Amino acid sequence: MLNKKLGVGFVAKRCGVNVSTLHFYEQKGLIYSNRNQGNQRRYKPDVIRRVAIIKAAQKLGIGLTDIKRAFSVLPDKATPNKQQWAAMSASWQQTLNDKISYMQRLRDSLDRCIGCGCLSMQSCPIYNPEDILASKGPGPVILDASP
Amino acid sequence: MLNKKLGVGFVAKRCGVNVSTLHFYEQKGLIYSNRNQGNQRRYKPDVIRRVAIIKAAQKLGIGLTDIKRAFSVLPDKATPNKQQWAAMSASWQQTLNDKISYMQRLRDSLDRCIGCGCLSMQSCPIYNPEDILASKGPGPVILDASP
DNA sequence: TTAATACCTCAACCTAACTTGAGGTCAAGT
DNA sequence: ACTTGACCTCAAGTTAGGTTGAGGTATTAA
Repeated sequence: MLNKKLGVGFVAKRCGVNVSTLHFYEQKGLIYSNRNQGNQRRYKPDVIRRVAIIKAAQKLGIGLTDIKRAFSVLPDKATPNKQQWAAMSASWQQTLNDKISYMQRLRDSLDRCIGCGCLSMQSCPIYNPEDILASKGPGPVILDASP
Repeated sequence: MLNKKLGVGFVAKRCGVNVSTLHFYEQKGLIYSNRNQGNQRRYKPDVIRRVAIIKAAQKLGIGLTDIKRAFSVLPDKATPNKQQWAAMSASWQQTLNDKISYMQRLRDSLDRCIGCGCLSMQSCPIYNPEDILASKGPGPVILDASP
């Protein structure tokens, strides 16, 4: 039963993406397929996890090239085993934690900065940036606390 | 001293973006400028906060059109006051909280799904999706827990 | 067996968010 | 006065991530 169809239409529907998207991902080297006698794609089940992970990673703002890099720890032609998935997952965990704390910082900065009364334009570094310019040189801005 | 230069080059450097980006944002209606006698842009200081907020919002995956919508509560020609910034900020707070909890769910799902041993391919919904298909119909996938 | 789907490839098109370049003006230092 | 660097506009180019369409082949249900 593992060798059910897993044709491109089935996988697309199952993953909530278009057929053209699967073609596209394959062309980008993010997923792969075998072909049947009539040259139609037949996928191994792990493609579904790959697509799920691609879609999740994209919501974190991770681009396809980075996703591909992360996938590179997985075997190309065989279905990954548990250790291999776990290894890959570990790097996302780190990214996720970073993103989460970035957003928490951002939330707090927004609070502080909007609430601080600095619209008096007397002491806020946003309105009086010279100190910052002097000390840190030109560059990114106060809310931009991290990658 | 508030009426220092605030020319396009200064603001660009201060915000860590290119001059062309400021032109672009102005053309999209996200920021505005006055012109001096020689037709050169002169900004009010609040442009710096606007750009900072644009850049922060983009990290949340928010597009420029949505950012523009959020900015629409601010006065077009005058410098926003504290209440106006705070009103705008409130909507970001909600989005931020949503994003944060999405990521936390995602982190947990990843844990659970990679760690669950379902690569035995016996019981994992990813590998045996028929039940899901039957009960929920085709569509998005297990890791995709929310917007 | 035949009609309706489902697939195939390849090239072109699309939106978002910018960047680059050409051709010309403005402002600041010497 | 003059040169250098900052600005100006407008059009075209770029990257990411897909989507659409044309022209043709496979599979499947009746």
